[in-house]
Amino acid sequence: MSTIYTGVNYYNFNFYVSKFMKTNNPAQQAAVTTADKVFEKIQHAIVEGDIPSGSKISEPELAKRYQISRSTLREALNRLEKCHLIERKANVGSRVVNCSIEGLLELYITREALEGMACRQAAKNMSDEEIAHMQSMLKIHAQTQELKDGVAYYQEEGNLDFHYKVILGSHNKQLIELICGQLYHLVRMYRCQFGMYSPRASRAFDEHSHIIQAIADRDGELAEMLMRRHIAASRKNIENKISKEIAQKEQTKIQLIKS
Amino acid sequence: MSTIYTGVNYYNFNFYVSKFMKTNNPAQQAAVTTADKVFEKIQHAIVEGDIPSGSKISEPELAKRYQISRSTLREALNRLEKCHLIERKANVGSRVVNCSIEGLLELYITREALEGMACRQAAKNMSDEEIAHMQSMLKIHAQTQELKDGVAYYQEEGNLDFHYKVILGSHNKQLIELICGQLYHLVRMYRCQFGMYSPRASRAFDEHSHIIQAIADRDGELAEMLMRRHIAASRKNIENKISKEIAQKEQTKIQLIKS
DNA sequence: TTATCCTTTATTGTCGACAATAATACTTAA
DNA sequence: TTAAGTATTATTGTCGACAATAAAGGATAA
Repeated sequence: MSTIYTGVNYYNFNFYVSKFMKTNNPAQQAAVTTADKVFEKIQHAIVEGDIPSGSKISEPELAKRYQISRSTLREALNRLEKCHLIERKANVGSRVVNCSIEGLLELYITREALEGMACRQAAKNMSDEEIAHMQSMLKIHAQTQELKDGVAYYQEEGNLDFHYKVILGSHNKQLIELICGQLYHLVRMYRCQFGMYSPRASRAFDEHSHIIQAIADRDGELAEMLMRRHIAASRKNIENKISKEIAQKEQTKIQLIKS
Repeated sequence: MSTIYTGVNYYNFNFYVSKFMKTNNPAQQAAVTTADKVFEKIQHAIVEGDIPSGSKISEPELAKRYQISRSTLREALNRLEKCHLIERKANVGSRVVNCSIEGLLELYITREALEGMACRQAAKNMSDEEIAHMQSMLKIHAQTQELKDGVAYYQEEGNLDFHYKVILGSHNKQLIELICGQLYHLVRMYRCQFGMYSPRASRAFDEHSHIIQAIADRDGELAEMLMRRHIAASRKNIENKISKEIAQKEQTKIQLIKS
Protein backbone atom coordinates (compact mmCIF):
# COMPACT_ATOMS: atom_id res chain seq x y z
CA MET A 1 0.00 0.00 0.00
CA SER A 2 1.28 3.47 -0.83
CA THR A 3 0.51 6.99 0.30
CA ILE A 4 -2.20 8.99 -1.38
CA TYR A 5 -0.27 12.23 -1.79
CA THR A 6 2.80 11.21 -3.72
CA GLY A 7 4.62 14.49 -3.25
CA VAL A 8 4.88 14.09 0.51
CA ASN A 9 8.22 13.29 2.04
CA TYR A 10 7.54 10.36 4.30
CA TYR A 11 10.38 10.94 6.73
CA ASN A 12 9.85 14.66 7.02
CA PHE A 13 6.26 13.97 7.88
CA ASN A 14 7.08 11.61 10.68
CA PHE A 15 9.77 13.86 11.98
CA TYR A 16 7.25 16.65 12.16
CA VAL A 17 4.61 14.52 13.87
CA SER A 18 7.18 13.31 16.35
CA LYS A 19 8.18 16.88 17.18
CA PHE A 20 4.53 17.79 17.41
CA MET A 21 3.80 14.98 19.83
CA LYS A 22 6.63 15.91 22.10
CA THR A 23 5.63 19.54 22.37
CA ASN A 24 1.87 19.17 22.15
CA ASN A 25 0.91 15.84 23.63
CA PRO A 26 0.11 16.68 27.24
CA ALA A 27 -0.24 13.06 28.28
CA GLN A 28 3.43 12.41 27.46
CA GLN A 29 5.70 14.29 29.81
CA ALA A 30 9.32 15.08 29.07
CA ALA A 31 11.66 12.10 28.98
CA VAL A 32 14.15 12.55 31.79
CA THR A 33 15.28 9.02 32.53
CA THR A 34 17.19 6.88 30.05
CA ALA A 35 14.37 4.33 30.03
CA ASP A 36 12.10 7.14 28.86
CA LYS A 37 14.45 8.12 26.07
CA VAL A 38 14.85 4.55 24.87
CA PHE A 39 11.08 4.14 25.11
CA GLU A 40 10.64 7.08 22.75
CA LYS A 41 13.24 5.73 20.35
CA ILE A 42 11.68 2.28 20.20
CA GLN A 43 8.23 3.82 19.98
CA HIS A 44 9.43 5.79 16.99
CA ALA A 45 10.95 2.68 15.43
CA ILE A 46 7.77 0.66 15.91
CA VAL A 47 5.46 3.40 14.66
CA GLU A 48 7.50 3.86 11.51
CA GLY A 49 7.89 0.14 10.97
CA ASP A 50 11.66 0.01 11.48
CA ILE A 51 10.84 -2.73 13.93
CA PRO A 52 8.25 -4.58 11.89
CA SER A 53 4.77 -5.17 13.27
CA GLY A 54 4.22 -8.67 14.54
CA SER A 55 7.92 -9.34 15.03
CA LYS A 56 9.27 -10.84 18.22
CA ILE A 57 11.34 -8.62 20.47
CA SER A 58 14.64 -9.96 21.75
CA GLU A 59 15.52 -8.28 25.03
CA PRO A 60 19.26 -9.00 24.88
CA GLU A 61 19.49 -7.81 21.29
CA LEU A 62 17.60 -4.55 21.83
CA ALA A 63 19.49 -3.86 25.03
CA LYS A 64 22.74 -4.21 23.14
CA ARG A 65 21.53 -2.06 20.27
CA TYR A 66 20.57 0.82 22.55
CA GLN A 67 23.57 0.34 24.84
CA ILE A 68 21.53 -0.18 28.00
CA SER A 69 21.01 -2.98 30.50
CA ARG A 70 18.12 -5.37 30.21
CA SER A 71 16.44 -3.92 33.31
CA THR A 72 16.28 -0.50 31.73
CA LEU A 73 15.05 -1.96 28.48
CA ARG A 74 12.33 -3.85 30.31
CA GLU A 75 11.24 -0.60 31.89
CA ALA A 76 10.91 0.86 28.39
CA LEU A 77 9.02 -2.23 27.21
CA ASN A 78 6.53 -1.73 30.02
CA ARG A 79 5.72 1.75 28.69
CA LEU A 80 5.37 0.36 25.18
CA GLU A 81 2.94 -2.21 26.50
CA LYS A 82 1.04 0.56 28.24
CA CYS A 83 0.32 2.28 24.94
CA HIS A 84 -0.56 -1.01 23.23
CA LEU A 85 2.42 -1.08 20.88
CA ILE A 86 3.74 -4.43 22.14
CA GLU A 87 2.18 -7.45 23.81
CA ARG A 88 3.84 -9.59 26.45
CA LYS A 89 3.40 -13.16 27.55
CA ALA A 90 4.84 -14.45 30.78
CA ASN A 91 8.00 -16.52 30.30
CA VAL A 92 7.67 -16.22 26.54
CA GLY A 93 8.44 -12.66 25.55
CA SER A 94 7.20 -9.58 23.76
CA ARG A 95 5.88 -9.08 20.25
CA VAL A 96 5.15 -5.91 18.35
CA VAL A 97 1.39 -5.66 17.81
CA ASN A 98 0.12 -6.95 14.52
CA CYS A 99 -1.30 -4.29 12.23
CA SER A 100 -4.42 -5.88 10.80
CA ILE A 101 -7.39 -4.36 9.04
CA GLU A 102 -9.61 -5.66 11.82
CA GLY A 103 -7.41 -3.93 14.37
CA LEU A 104 -7.57 -0.68 12.45
CA LEU A 105 -11.34 -0.76 12.24
CA GLU A 106 -11.61 -1.61 15.95
CA LEU A 107 -9.40 1.37 16.69
CA TYR A 108 -11.69 3.65 14.71
CA ILE A 109 -14.72 2.31 16.56
CA THR A 110 -13.05 3.07 19.86
CA ARG A 111 -11.99 6.54 18.72
CA GLU A 112 -15.53 7.23 17.58
CA ALA A 113 -16.81 6.48 21.07
CA LEU A 114 -14.12 8.30 23.03
CA GLU A 115 -13.56 11.34 20.84
CA GLY A 116 -17.29 11.72 20.34
CA MET A 117 -17.77 11.94 24.08
CA ALA A 118 -14.73 14.20 24.43
CA CYS A 119 -16.30 16.53 21.92
CA ARG A 120 -19.57 16.58 23.86
CA GLN A 121 -17.67 17.41 27.02
CA ALA A 122 -15.66 20.06 25.18
CA ALA A 123 -18.88 21.82 24.24
CA LYS A 124 -19.76 21.80 27.92
CA ASN A 125 -16.41 22.58 29.50
CA MET A 126 -14.24 24.61 27.15
CA SER A 127 -13.71 28.21 28.16
CA ASP A 128 -14.66 30.99 25.77
CA GLU A 129 -10.97 31.76 25.35
CA GLU A 130 -10.20 28.19 24.37
CA ILE A 131 -12.99 28.22 21.81
CA ALA A 132 -11.82 31.54 20.39
CA HIS A 133 -8.32 30.14 20.13
CA MET A 134 -9.56 27.11 18.25
CA GLN A 135 -11.54 29.24 15.85
CA SER A 136 -8.51 31.38 15.05
CA MET A 137 -6.45 28.21 14.65
CA LEU A 138 -8.89 26.92 12.08
CA LYS A 139 -8.65 30.20 10.15
CA ILE A 140 -4.89 29.78 9.97
CA HIS A 141 -5.33 26.24 8.75
CA ALA A 142 -7.70 27.48 6.07
CA GLN A 143 -5.13 29.94 4.79
CA THR A 144 -2.37 27.36 5.01
CA GLN A 145 -4.50 24.98 3.07
CA GLU A 146 -5.07 27.59 0.37
CA LEU A 147 -1.35 28.27 0.16
CA LYS A 148 -0.12 24.70 0.29
CA ASP A 149 -3.13 23.07 -1.29
CA GLY A 150 -2.66 19.37 -1.70
CA VAL A 151 0.36 19.08 0.52
CA ALA A 152 -0.80 16.50 2.95
CA TYR A 153 1.24 17.03 6.02
CA TYR A 154 0.19 20.59 6.57
CA GLN A 155 -3.33 19.29 6.49
CA GLU A 156 -2.30 16.44 8.74
CA GLU A 157 -0.79 18.93 11.13
CA GLY A 158 -4.09 20.74 11.20
CA ASN A 159 -5.94 17.48 11.68
CA LEU A 160 -3.85 16.38 14.66
CA ASP A 161 -3.93 19.88 16.09
CA PHE A 162 -7.70 20.03 15.84
CA HIS A 163 -8.34 16.66 17.42
CA TYR A 164 -5.94 17.33 20.26
CA LYS A 165 -7.53 20.67 21.04
CA VAL A 166 -10.96 19.10 21.22
CA ILE A 167 -9.81 16.25 23.44
CA LEU A 168 -8.02 18.63 25.77
CA GLY A 169 -11.08 20.84 25.71
CA SER A 170 -13.10 18.07 27.34
CA HIS A 171 -11.21 18.87 30.57
CA ASN A 172 -11.64 15.19 31.39
CA LYS A 173 -8.37 13.66 32.55
CA GLN A 174 -9.57 10.12 32.01
CA LEU A 175 -10.50 10.76 28.39
CA ILE A 176 -7.34 12.75 27.73
CA GLU A 177 -5.13 10.03 29.14
CA LEU A 178 -6.89 7.25 27.24
CA ILE A 179 -6.93 8.98 23.88
CA CYS A 180 -3.74 11.06 23.86
CA GLY A 181 -1.68 8.84 26.12
CA GLN A 182 -2.59 5.47 24.69
CA LEU A 183 -4.65 5.30 21.52
CA TYR A 184 -2.92 7.95 19.46
CA HIS A 185 0.36 6.08 19.31
CA LEU A 186 -1.48 3.20 17.70
CA VAL A 187 -3.29 5.60 15.40
CA ARG A 188 0.04 6.99 14.22
CA MET A 189 1.39 3.47 13.76
CA TYR A 190 -1.47 2.50 11.50
CA ARG A 191 -1.17 5.76 9.57
CA CYS A 192 2.51 5.16 8.94
CA GLN A 193 2.30 1.48 8.12
CA PHE A 194 -0.83 1.58 5.99
CA GLY A 195 0.13 4.97 4.57
CA MET A 196 -3.19 6.73 4.98
CA TYR A 197 -2.90 10.44 5.42
CA SER A 198 -6.43 11.66 5.83
CA PRO A 199 -7.33 11.45 2.17
CA ARG A 200 -10.31 13.72 2.63
CA ALA A 201 -8.51 17.03 3.11
CA SER A 202 -11.05 19.64 2.10
CA ARG A 203 -14.10 17.76 3.35
CA ALA A 204 -12.41 17.12 6.67
CA PHE A 205 -11.75 20.83 6.97
CA ASP A 206 -15.44 21.62 6.54
CA GLU A 207 -16.34 19.00 9.13
CA HIS A 208 -13.90 20.57 11.57
CA SER A 209 -15.57 23.94 11.07
CA HIS A 210 -18.99 22.55 11.81
CA ILE A 211 -17.77 20.79 14.92
CA ILE A 212 -16.22 23.97 16.27
CA GLN A 213 -19.44 25.81 15.52
CA ALA A 214 -21.40 23.27 17.56
CA ILE A 215 -18.92 23.62 20.41
CA ALA A 216 -19.18 27.41 20.25
CA ASP A 217 -22.97 27.06 20.40
CA ARG A 218 -22.51 24.86 23.48
CA ASP A 219 -24.51 22.16 21.71
CA GLY A 220 -22.89 19.07 23.15
CA GLU A 221 -25.28 16.62 21.55
CA LEU A 222 -24.66 17.96 18.05
CA ALA A 223 -20.94 18.28 18.67
CA GLU A 224 -20.72 14.62 19.65
CA MET A 225 -22.76 13.52 16.68
CA LEU A 226 -20.64 15.53 14.23
CA MET A 227 -17.40 14.24 15.67
CA ARG A 228 -18.62 10.67 15.50
CA ARG A 229 -19.65 11.11 11.89
CA HIS A 230 -16.32 12.74 11.14
CA ILE A 231 -14.43 9.70 12.46
CA ALA A 232 -16.92 7.20 11.05
CA ALA A 233 -16.46 8.82 7.62
CA SER A 234 -12.72 8.17 7.82
CA ARG A 235 -13.40 4.60 8.82
CA LYS A 236 -15.84 4.00 5.97
CA ASN A 237 -13.40 5.62 3.59
CA ILE A 238 -10.84 3.04 4.60
CA GLU A 239 -13.32 0.19 4.40
CA ASN A 240 -14.14 1.24 0.85
CA LYS A 241 -10.50 1.55 -0.10
CA ILE A 242 -9.76 -1.91 1.29
CA SER A 243 -12.66 -3.56 -0.49
CA LYS A 244 -11.66 -1.82 -3.73
CA GLU A 245 -8.11 -3.07 -3.35
CA ILE A 246 -9.36 -6.58 -2.78
CA ALA A 247 -11.60 -6.31 -5.84
CA GLN A 248 -8.67 -5.04 -7.90
CA LYS A 249 -6.50 -7.94 -6.81
CA GLU A 250 -9.25 -10.36 -7.78
CA GLN A 251 -9.44 -8.66 -11.16
CA THR A 252 -5.67 -9.05 -11.63
CA LYS A 253 -5.89 -12.71 -10.73
CA ILE A 254 -8.63 -13.30 -13.27
CA GLN A 255 -6.63 -11.56 -15.97
CA LEU A 256 -3.58 -13.61 -15.11
CA ILE A 257 -5.56 -16.80 -15.39
CA LYS A 258 -7.03 -15.71 -18.74
CA SER A 259 -3.66 -14.84 -20.27
CA MET B 1 -19.86 7.80 53.46
CA SER B 2 -21.52 4.46 54.13
CA THR B 3 -23.08 1.72 52.07
CA ILE B 4 -26.71 1.83 51.15
CA TYR B 5 -27.61 -1.75 52.02
CA THR B 6 -26.59 -2.06 55.61
CA GLY B 7 -26.98 -5.81 55.73
CA VAL B 8 -24.17 -6.41 53.28
CA ASN B 9 -20.94 -7.81 54.52
CA TYR B 10 -18.30 -5.54 53.02
CA TYR B 11 -15.47 -8.03 53.00
CA ASN B 12 -17.50 -10.93 51.68
CA PHE B 13 -18.56 -8.73 48.84
CA ASN B 14 -15.06 -7.85 47.85
CA PHE B 15 -13.92 -11.40 48.20
CA TYR B 16 -16.63 -12.45 45.84
CA VAL B 17 -15.88 -9.70 43.32
CA SER B 18 -12.21 -10.59 43.44
CA LYS B 19 -12.97 -14.25 42.77
CA PHE B 20 -15.31 -13.20 40.01
CA MET B 21 -12.69 -11.03 38.37
CA LYS B 22 -10.12 -13.77 38.37
CA THR B 23 -12.37 -16.32 36.74
CA ASN B 24 -14.41 -14.02 34.53
CA ASN B 25 -12.25 -11.08 33.53
CA PRO B 26 -10.83 -12.17 30.21
CA ALA B 27 -8.43 -9.23 29.97
CA GLN B 28 -6.58 -10.43 33.06
CA GLN B 29 -4.77 -13.67 32.39
CA ALA B 30 -3.67 -16.07 35.10
CA ALA B 31 -0.87 -14.84 37.34
CA VAL B 32 2.08 -17.15 36.82
CA THR B 33 5.04 -14.98 37.76
CA THR B 34 5.60 -13.67 41.28
CA ALA B 35 5.38 -10.10 40.02
CA ASP B 36 1.88 -10.97 38.81
CA LYS B 37 0.89 -12.41 42.16
CA VAL B 38 2.19 -9.40 44.06
CA PHE B 39 0.46 -7.15 41.55
CA GLU B 40 -2.83 -8.83 42.36
CA LYS B 41 -2.24 -8.55 46.08
CA ILE B 42 -1.41 -4.85 45.92
CA GLN B 43 -4.27 -4.27 43.53
CA HIS B 44 -6.57 -5.88 46.07
CA ALA B 45 -5.11 -3.74 48.84
CA ILE B 46 -5.53 -0.53 46.87
CA VAL B 47 -9.04 -1.32 45.71
CA GLU B 48 -10.18 -2.06 49.24
CA GLY B 49 -8.38 0.92 50.69
CA ASP B 50 -5.88 -1.04 52.79
CA ILE B 51 -3.31 1.10 51.03
CA PRO B 52 -5.11 4.43 51.27
CA SER B 53 -5.86 6.41 48.13
CA GLY B 54 -3.51 9.33 47.61
CA SER B 55 -0.78 7.83 49.78
CA LYS B 56 2.82 7.67 48.66
CA ILE B 57 4.28 4.26 47.87
CA SER B 58 7.64 3.37 49.35
CA GLU B 59 9.36 0.80 47.16
CA PRO B 60 11.73 -0.53 49.84
CA GLU B 61 8.90 -0.85 52.35
CA LEU B 62 6.51 -2.67 50.02
CA ALA B 63 9.27 -4.92 48.75
CA LYS B 64 10.02 -5.92 52.32
CA ARG B 65 6.37 -6.43 53.18
CA TYR B 66 5.81 -8.81 50.27
CA GLN B 67 9.22 -10.47 50.62
CA ILE B 68 10.41 -9.67 47.11
CA SER B 69 13.18 -7.64 45.56
CA ARG B 70 12.65 -4.10 44.43
CA SER B 71 12.95 -5.08 40.76
CA THR B 72 10.06 -7.49 41.07
CA LEU B 73 8.04 -4.92 42.96
CA ARG B 74 8.69 -2.34 40.27
CA GLU B 75 7.41 -4.80 37.71
CA ALA B 76 4.21 -5.06 39.73
CA LEU B 77 4.02 -1.27 40.06
CA ASN B 78 4.17 -1.00 36.28
CA ARG B 79 1.05 -3.14 35.98
CA LEU B 80 -0.68 -1.06 38.61
CA GLU B 81 0.16 2.05 36.64
CA LYS B 82 -1.22 0.37 33.54
CA CYS B 83 -4.66 0.06 35.12
CA HIS B 84 -4.54 3.60 36.50
CA LEU B 85 -4.36 2.61 40.16
CA ILE B 86 -1.08 4.40 40.81
CA GLU B 87 0.72 7.35 39.24
CA ARG B 88 4.46 7.67 38.84
CA LYS B 89 6.81 10.61 38.52
CA ALA B 90 10.38 10.21 37.38
CA ASN B 91 12.89 10.40 40.23
CA VAL B 92 10.12 11.13 42.70
CA GLY B 93 8.05 7.99 43.14
CA SER B 94 4.59 6.50 42.98
CA ARG B 95 1.33 7.54 44.59
CA VAL B 96 -1.97 5.72 44.81
CA VAL B 97 -4.53 7.60 42.73
CA ASN B 98 -6.70 10.05 44.58
CA CYS B 99 -10.35 9.11 44.74
CA SER B 100 -12.18 12.35 44.12
CA ILE B 101 -15.76 13.05 43.17
CA GLU B 102 -14.52 14.66 39.96
CA GLY B 103 -12.55 11.53 39.15
CA LEU B 104 -15.59 9.35 39.75
CA LEU B 105 -17.77 11.44 37.48
CA GLU B 106 -15.07 11.47 34.79
CA LEU B 107 -14.93 7.69 35.03
CA TYR B 108 -18.67 7.44 34.51
CA ILE B 109 -18.46 9.73 31.47
CA THR B 110 -15.78 7.50 30.00
CA ARG B 111 -17.74 4.35 30.75
CA GLU B 112 -20.81 5.86 29.14
CA ALA B 113 -18.86 6.40 25.92
CA LEU B 114 -17.06 3.06 25.85
CA GLU B 115 -19.76 0.74 27.15
CA GLY B 116 -22.35 2.49 25.01
CA MET B 117 -20.30 1.74 21.93
CA ALA B 118 -19.55 -1.78 23.16
CA CYS B 119 -23.29 -2.34 23.46
CA ARG B 120 -23.86 -1.10 19.91
CA GLN B 121 -21.18 -3.47 18.65
CA ALA B 122 -22.64 -6.30 20.73
CA ALA B 123 -25.97 -5.87 18.94
CA LYS B 124 -24.06 -6.20 15.69
CA ASN B 125 -21.58 -8.93 16.53
CA MET B 126 -22.97 -11.22 19.23
CA SER B 127 -23.89 -14.70 18.06
CA ASP B 128 -27.42 -15.97 18.57
CA GLU B 129 -26.05 -18.45 21.09
CA GLU B 130 -24.41 -15.68 23.10
CA ILE B 131 -27.63 -13.70 23.14
CA ALA B 132 -29.63 -16.73 24.22
CA HIS B 133 -27.13 -17.36 26.98
CA MET B 134 -27.45 -13.79 28.20
CA GLN B 135 -31.22 -13.99 28.23
CA SER B 136 -31.17 -17.15 30.32
CA MET B 137 -28.62 -15.53 32.62
CA LEU B 138 -30.97 -12.63 33.19
CA LYS B 139 -33.79 -15.04 34.05
CA ILE B 140 -31.63 -16.62 36.71
CA HIS B 141 -30.83 -13.19 38.09
CA ALA B 142 -34.53 -12.38 38.19
CA GLN B 143 -35.22 -15.49 40.29
CA THR B 144 -32.23 -14.82 42.50
CA GLN B 145 -33.45 -11.31 43.00
CA GLU B 146 -36.88 -12.56 44.04
CA LEU B 147 -35.31 -14.98 46.49
CA LYS B 148 -32.72 -12.68 47.95
CA ASP B 149 -34.56 -9.44 47.45
CA GLY B 150 -32.66 -6.48 48.79
CA VAL B 151 -29.41 -8.32 49.24
CA ALA B 152 -27.10 -6.13 47.27
CA TYR B 153 -24.22 -8.28 46.32
CA TYR B 154 -26.24 -10.87 44.49
CA GLN B 155 -27.59 -7.99 42.51
CA GLU B 156 -24.07 -6.66 42.15
CA GLU B 157 -22.95 -10.03 40.89
CA GLY B 158 -25.67 -9.85 38.28
CA ASN B 159 -24.69 -6.31 37.43
CA LEU B 160 -21.03 -7.13 36.86
CA ASP B 161 -21.97 -10.28 35.01
CA PHE B 162 -24.29 -8.40 32.72
CA HIS B 163 -21.85 -5.61 31.88
CA TYR B 164 -19.03 -8.06 31.22
CA LYS B 165 -21.14 -10.15 28.89
CA VAL B 166 -22.12 -7.09 26.88
CA ILE B 167 -18.56 -5.83 26.62
CA LEU B 168 -17.28 -9.23 25.57
CA GLY B 169 -20.19 -9.44 23.15
CA SER B 170 -18.80 -6.46 21.24
CA HIS B 171 -16.08 -8.82 19.95
CA ASN B 172 -13.86 -5.73 19.86
CA LYS B 173 -10.49 -6.43 21.46
CA GLN B 174 -9.67 -2.78 21.84
CA LEU B 175 -12.87 -2.02 23.74
CA ILE B 176 -12.58 -5.17 25.84
CA GLU B 177 -9.01 -4.39 26.84
CA LEU B 178 -9.76 -0.76 27.68
CA ILE B 179 -12.87 -1.45 29.74
CA CYS B 180 -12.20 -4.82 31.38
CA GLY B 181 -8.42 -4.54 31.55
CA GLN B 182 -8.11 -0.98 32.72
CA LEU B 183 -11.22 0.93 33.72
CA TYR B 184 -12.97 -1.70 35.78
CA HIS B 185 -10.27 -1.84 38.43
CA LEU B 186 -10.83 1.84 39.03
CA VAL B 187 -14.58 1.30 39.03
CA ARG B 188 -14.20 -1.33 41.73
CA MET B 189 -11.93 0.96 43.71
CA TYR B 190 -14.48 3.75 43.71
CA ARG B 191 -17.26 1.33 44.61
CA CYS B 192 -15.31 0.05 47.59
CA GLN B 193 -14.04 3.37 48.84
CA PHE B 194 -17.22 5.37 48.34
CA GLY B 195 -19.40 2.40 49.25
CA MET B 196 -21.88 2.63 46.42
CA TYR B 197 -23.40 -0.68 45.44
CA SER B 198 -25.70 0.12 42.59
CA PRO B 199 -28.50 1.53 44.75
CA ARG B 200 -31.03 1.07 42.00
CA ALA B 201 -31.43 -2.67 42.11
CA SER B 202 -34.85 -3.28 40.63
CA ARG B 203 -34.75 -0.43 38.15
CA ALA B 204 -31.30 -1.51 36.98
CA PHE B 205 -32.69 -5.00 36.38
CA ASP B 206 -35.42 -3.62 34.13
CA GLU B 207 -32.88 -1.57 32.23
CA HIS B 208 -30.77 -4.66 31.69
CA SER B 209 -33.79 -6.47 30.23
CA HIS B 210 -34.48 -3.68 27.77
CA ILE B 211 -30.85 -3.56 26.68
CA ILE B 212 -30.79 -7.30 26.01
CA GLN B 213 -34.01 -6.97 24.07
CA ALA B 214 -32.45 -4.29 21.87
CA ILE B 215 -29.41 -6.50 21.31
CA ALA B 216 -31.63 -9.45 20.45
CA ASP B 217 -33.46 -7.22 17.95
CA ARG B 218 -30.06 -6.32 16.48
CA ASP B 219 -30.92 -2.66 17.06
CA GLY B 220 -27.46 -1.26 17.73
CA GLU B 221 -28.56 2.34 17.87
CA LEU B 222 -31.18 1.69 20.54
CA ALA B 223 -28.88 -0.66 22.44
CA GLU B 224 -26.22 2.02 22.66
CA MET B 225 -28.69 4.66 23.74
CA LEU B 226 -30.16 2.45 26.46
CA MET B 227 -26.74 1.48 27.80
CA ARG B 228 -25.68 5.11 27.90
CA ARG B 229 -28.82 6.07 29.76
CA HIS B 230 -28.31 3.15 32.12
CA ILE B 231 -24.83 4.38 33.05
CA ALA B 232 -25.81 8.05 32.99
CA ALA B 233 -28.62 7.23 35.44
CA SER B 234 -26.08 5.78 37.86
CA ARG B 235 -23.94 8.86 37.46
CA LYS B 236 -26.81 11.25 38.07
CA ASN B 237 -27.86 9.17 41.04
CA ILE B 238 -24.45 9.75 42.54
CA GLU B 239 -24.44 13.42 41.66
CA ASN B 240 -27.76 13.80 43.49
CA LYS B 241 -26.52 11.88 46.50
CA ILE B 242 -23.40 14.02 46.69
CA SER B 243 -25.30 17.30 46.42
CA LYS B 244 -27.76 16.08 49.07
CA GLU B 245 -24.89 15.20 51.39
CA ILE B 246 -23.39 18.63 50.87
CA ALA B 247 -26.74 20.27 51.55
CA GLN B 248 -27.13 18.17 54.71
CA LYS B 249 -23.72 19.22 55.94
CA GLU B 250 -24.58 22.87 55.31
CA GLN B 251 -27.80 22.37 57.28
CA THR B 252 -25.84 20.87 60.17
CA LYS B 253 -23.45 23.79 60.13
CA ILE B 254 -26.28 26.29 60.25
CA GLN B 255 -27.87 24.47 63.19
CA LEU B 256 -24.55 24.42 65.01
CA ILE B 257 -24.17 28.15 64.51
CA LYS B 258 -27.71 28.78 65.73
CA SER B 259 -27.29 26.69 68.88
C1' DT C 1 14.47 36.25 62.14
C1' DT C 2 14.43 34.85 57.52
C1' DA C 3 16.15 33.40 53.27
C1' DT C 4 19.57 31.12 50.69
C1' DC C 5 23.04 27.85 50.10
C1' DC C 6 25.26 23.62 51.16
C1' DT C 7 25.51 19.05 53.22
C1' DT C 8 23.39 14.95 54.39
C1' DT C 9 20.13 11.31 53.77
C1' DA C 10 16.73 8.66 51.69
C1' DT C 11 14.61 7.23 47.46
C1' DT C 12 14.62 6.10 42.74
C1' DG C 13 17.06 4.56 38.43
C1' DT C 14 20.44 1.45 36.41
C1' DC C 15 23.44 -2.37 36.20
C1' DG C 16 25.30 -7.24 35.80
C1' DA C 17 24.71 -11.93 37.54
C1' DC C 18 21.98 -15.88 38.69
C1' DA C 19 17.65 -18.84 38.65
C1' DA C 20 13.63 -20.56 36.36
C1' DT C 21 11.11 -21.38 32.46
C1' DA C 22 10.20 -22.48 27.55
C1' DA C 23 11.80 -23.66 23.01
C1' DT C 24 15.01 -26.54 20.32
C1' DA C 25 17.57 -30.44 19.03
C1' DC C 26 18.70 -34.92 19.73
C1' DT C 27 18.11 -39.70 21.01
C1' DT C 28 15.57 -43.82 21.54
C1' DA C 29 11.82 -46.93 20.96
C1' DA C 30 7.77 -48.52 18.50
C1' DT D 1 9.88 -43.51 9.56
C1' DT D 2 7.54 -41.41 13.09
C1' DA D 3 6.53 -40.24 17.73
C1' DA D 4 7.64 -39.54 22.31
C1' DG D 5 10.81 -38.46 25.76
C1' DT D 6 15.07 -36.30 27.28
C1' DA D 7 19.04 -33.17 27.22
C1' DT D 8 20.60 -28.81 25.70
C1' DT D 9 20.29 -24.01 24.82
C1' DA D 10 18.48 -19.60 24.75
C1' DT D 11 15.29 -16.40 26.79
C1' DT D 12 12.82 -14.44 30.48
C1' DG D 13 12.18 -13.53 35.54
C1' DT D 14 14.37 -12.29 39.88
C1' DC D 15 17.90 -10.66 42.81
C1' DG D 16 21.21 -7.53 45.36
C1' DA D 17 24.47 -3.71 44.73
C1' DC D 18 25.78 0.72 42.99
C1' DA D 19 24.88 5.41 40.86
C1' DA D 20 22.10 9.44 40.31
C1' DT D 21 18.62 12.28 41.67
C1' DA D 22 15.57 14.80 44.89
C1' DA D 23 14.03 15.87 49.53
C1' DA D 24 15.31 17.24 54.31
C1' DG D 25 17.95 19.40 57.57
C1' DG D 26 21.44 22.48 59.13
C1' DA D 27 24.63 26.37 58.64
C1' DT D 28 25.69 30.94 57.24
C1' DA D 29 24.80 35.59 55.85
C1' DA D 30 21.69 39.47 55.32
